[in-house]
Amino acid sequence: MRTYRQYCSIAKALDVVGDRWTLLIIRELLVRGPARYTDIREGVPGIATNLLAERLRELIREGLVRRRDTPPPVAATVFELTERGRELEPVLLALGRWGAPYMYESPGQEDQFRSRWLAWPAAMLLTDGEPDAPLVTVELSAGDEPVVFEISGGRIQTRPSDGSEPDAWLRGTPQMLLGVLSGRLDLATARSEGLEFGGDERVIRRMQPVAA
Amino acid sequence: MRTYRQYCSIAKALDVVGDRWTLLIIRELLVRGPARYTDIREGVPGIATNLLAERLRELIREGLVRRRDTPPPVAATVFELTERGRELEPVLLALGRWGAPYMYESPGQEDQFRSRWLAWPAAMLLTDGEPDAPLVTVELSAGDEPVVFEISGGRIQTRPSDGSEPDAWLRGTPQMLLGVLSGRLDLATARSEGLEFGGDERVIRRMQPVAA
DNA sequence: CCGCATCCGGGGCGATACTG
DNA sequence: CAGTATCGCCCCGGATGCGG
Repeated sequence: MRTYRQYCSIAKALDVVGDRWTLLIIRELLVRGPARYTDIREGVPGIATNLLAERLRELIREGLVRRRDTPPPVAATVFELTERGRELEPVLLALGRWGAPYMYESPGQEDQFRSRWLAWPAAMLLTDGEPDAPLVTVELSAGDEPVVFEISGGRIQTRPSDGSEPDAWLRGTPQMLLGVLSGRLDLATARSEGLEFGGDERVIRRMQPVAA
Repeated sequence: MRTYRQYCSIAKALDVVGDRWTLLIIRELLVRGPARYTDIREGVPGIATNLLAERLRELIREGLVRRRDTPPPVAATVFELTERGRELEPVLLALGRWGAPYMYESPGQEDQFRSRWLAWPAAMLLTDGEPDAPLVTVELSAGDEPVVFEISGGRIQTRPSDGSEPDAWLRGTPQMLLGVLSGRLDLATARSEGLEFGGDERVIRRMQPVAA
């Protein structure tokens, strides 16, 4: 990107991450952790492959991303955020919070969706209502690759599903899942509108909104 | 801007404010308040006039900016942020905080600078060390149009200079002012390195860093 | 397959000139 | 003062190729 040539920290930040697609690549590396090139592409649908390669090169040069070859027998190259890259988390959370109202409008006809996008910020806005209870898991899916909430010790974190049986699971349209996770829709209402869920319902209720 | 076509609040936010120059226009309207077209241009140096016009049109259409004709005898048209536009403040603060390290490197050869850019975030990171003392003002300038800090009641706010005599003033290079306001440089050291200041020195010391 | 590089058409951007 | 108009150019988008 052409620099803005302004001695202002906002302009300097945008000189580095203001390019098209750049912040979405950072988002993907934040929610996924270390990821292969192909997995980043899957998580940033719509990006042209040459742009992804070029952006990653710039991000590495700027010190926000590191390229690492995993040792045998796995033998794959992964990209991961450096500490400096992870420091963009507050920026992405602020952006996502500002953009949330647009999510309550129905999604565009051809909008892509990944459960990960929803689960990651949700996990940061929810809290474990029973911090002393044992660890439980809730699986979330909208037809794509499922994500798992791990709930324990007062905290909620997300990780990819490993295929094992969760203590509870939710499945429905993206808006339905958003409604439930944001607390704007209670389970009974959501079920009547098409949400499917199973397992221990109390486990789901253990996820509480943290604050306004 | 082409939409990203992703049902993700970060992508939706970038659909609206991800275009080149857009966030810098928002910054300018945030630090200045209602401003005329020409003043925005001065505050966003480097932008082409057709782009400024187009961005303002989009921002109005998206409901972030309002265009208003001031009543006679002033007779000018001003642009100002709507409530929705002002809600981007946390995003810009987060971005500016992340970009701050780039400011400690020396500015680019042709970097433009406005004292306003520095004073606005500084005011939010500083606090009034003597909340019960009467209102005092500190004028800040780096050769451009000065900005005034108003310090009273525990708070620090910025406003344009109205030409009246401040209780204290600071003048120096952008980096020098940054060093003093960020607390990385004390007044004596800064003076020996070229900072000029006058008036009541205790007034300047009344500005305290609020936290890490 | 994975991780790109190359090619090419279109449109957003940048700079300048011009105008009610 | 508050914008249009115009015109290159380069970035972006989409497709394809290709070595490891």
